[in-house]
Amino acid sequence: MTVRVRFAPSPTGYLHIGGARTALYNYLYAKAIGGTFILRIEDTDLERSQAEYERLQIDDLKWLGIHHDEGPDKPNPKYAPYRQSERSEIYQKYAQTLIEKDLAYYDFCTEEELEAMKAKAEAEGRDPHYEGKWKEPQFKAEALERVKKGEKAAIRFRAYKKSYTLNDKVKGHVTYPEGMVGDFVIVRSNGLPVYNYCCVIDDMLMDITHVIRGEDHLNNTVRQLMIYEALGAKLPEFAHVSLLIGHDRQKLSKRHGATSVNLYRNEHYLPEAMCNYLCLLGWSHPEEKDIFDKTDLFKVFSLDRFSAHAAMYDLEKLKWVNGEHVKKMPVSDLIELIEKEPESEFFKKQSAEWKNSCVGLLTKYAQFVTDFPKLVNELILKEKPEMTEPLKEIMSWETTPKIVSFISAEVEKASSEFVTEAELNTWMDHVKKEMGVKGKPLFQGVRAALTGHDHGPDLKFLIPLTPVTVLKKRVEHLKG
RNA sequence: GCUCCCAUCGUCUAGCCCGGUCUAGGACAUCGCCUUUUCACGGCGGUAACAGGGGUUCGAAUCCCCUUGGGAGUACCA
Repeated sequence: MTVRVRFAPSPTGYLHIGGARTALYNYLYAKAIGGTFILRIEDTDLERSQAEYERLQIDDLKWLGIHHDEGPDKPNPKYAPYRQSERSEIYQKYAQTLIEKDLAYYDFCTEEELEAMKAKAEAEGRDPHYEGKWKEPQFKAEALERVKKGEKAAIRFRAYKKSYTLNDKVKGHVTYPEGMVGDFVIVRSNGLPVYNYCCVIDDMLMDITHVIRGEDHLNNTVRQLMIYEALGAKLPEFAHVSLLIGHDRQKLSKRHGATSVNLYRNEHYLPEAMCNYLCLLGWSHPEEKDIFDKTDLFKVFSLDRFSAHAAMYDLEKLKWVNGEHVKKMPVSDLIELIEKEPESEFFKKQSAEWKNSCVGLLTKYAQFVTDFPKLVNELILKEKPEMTEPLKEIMSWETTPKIVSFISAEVEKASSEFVTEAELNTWMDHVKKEMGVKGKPLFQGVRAALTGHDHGPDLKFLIPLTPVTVLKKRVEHLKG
C-alpha cells in the first residue's frame, strides 16, 4: 500500500511558518518513501475562510518548493473534490449513517442552554460534558420529526465511554482516559461539518496513511479516534510534531512578528534556506548536518528523528542558514538573482568578468541576495563616505596627506574606466619605495584615499571593481 | 480547574528506545587567540547544559516514581 500524506491548511490567513514546516515534513516524507502528497483545503469555517488566502498559500508553498501531487488544482477523480466546502454531501451522508446507528443524534439546544449546562457542571465540579435531553433515546423520534419539518439542529457524536491509546510516531504511547471528552458536535446547526469530523471522513476517503501535523491536535485526536471506530475505518499512523514557539516560549503567532512565509519571501530569503532551517526545528539530520538541500533530504528523511519538545524560532540562525545557502549557490545563479534586485542597475551594466569577480569578493560578506546591491552601493559606488572617527585618526597621521595627494594625481591621470590590479600595485610600490611608507600607514593610507573607509574587503580586489570616476570623487571629497 | 504532552549549553540539537565507550558531541550566538606589511576573509580555542528529589542497578543523561517548571487542549475554530 502506497503512502499518502496530506497538508490541510485553512485559508484564513497567509501561510504561517509553522504551517510551512508541517507541509514540508509531509512533503519530505512522501518524497523519501515514494508516496503521494495531497493538499486539502479545510474551509469549513465560512466566516474566516477566504478563497484569496487559498491562492496565496498555494503560491507560498510553490515558492518554498513544496509541490503537491494532488489538490484542488490537481484533482485525482478518485478522491476529488479537495475543498471541504465542496464535500458537504459526503459529510451529510456519513452523519446520517451515524444517526441511524445511534452513534450520533440531533441536538436542538440553544447556545444559552448549552452555556447554562456548562456553568452548572463547572459549579458542581463535574467535567462540562453535554447532558442535554436529546442524547436520550426516547427523544429520537421527536428529533427526527422536527428535522423533517425543517427545523435546524446540530448533530452530536455519542462519545464512547472508554479510554484510548494512540501510538504516536513522535510522542510514543499517548493515553486518553475515559471521559476525557463528552458528546461533541460533528455537524453544526447551519449544516456545516466541524473539523474533527470532516478531517476523519476525508482522511479515510482519501486513503491517508500517515497524519503528520502539529501537536496542538494531539488532544483532539481522541475525538478522531472515536469517529474512526464508529466508521469502522482503518487508523492511519499519527505523528504529532512539536510546536514552534517564540522567545516567550508561547506558541508562535502573529504577535511574535514575522511569522508568515510571504514576509520572508518579500525580503528575498532563499526558499532552500527557509526549508533547511524549518526542517531543522524539531528534526535532526542522521549525520548531524546543519546545511542541506531537498535532494539530500529525499534520501534521509524519516519520521523517527523528531524531537518531542517545542522548538524556539530563532531568526539569527535562519539568517546564518540563509548565508550558507548564498555561499553554496553557483555564481551564475547568484548573478541572475542579484540582477532581479532593485538598485542593481550598475551591477547589470558591467561585464561578465566584473560580475564574477564582484560576486566572488562580496559573497563572504553577504548573508542575503539583497546584500549584494547594498554592498555594491556602499563599497563600490559611494562617492562621499562619512568622516568617521577611525578615518579621522588615519588622516591625522603625517604620511596620509602625502599619500592622498599622490593618489589623487595618479587617479586624475587614469584614462580607463577601471584601474587594474597592476596599476594599484605600482601606486603602492611608489608610496612604499619613494615615500618610505610601509605597513599599517601604507595600507590604511591608501585605503582611506581610495575608499574613504578604514576597513573593508581586500584592496587589490576591491579597487579594480571601482569605477575611476568614483575614485576621483572620493579623493576630492577627502581633500576638501 | 480538569486532561494530555514535554524537560540536555542563552538558542537549535546529538546521545535516551537497546544503562557503562559521556570528565555529555555538533551548530547558531558570544568571548579570546593566530594568520594577515592594512582591513577583512579564514583558522584555532574558551565560556556554557543532563530542572530538583527519590528509587532500580556494581554502574543512570539514558529505566521507574514524585515535585517543580513549561506548553497544548478543554468550542456549533481549525
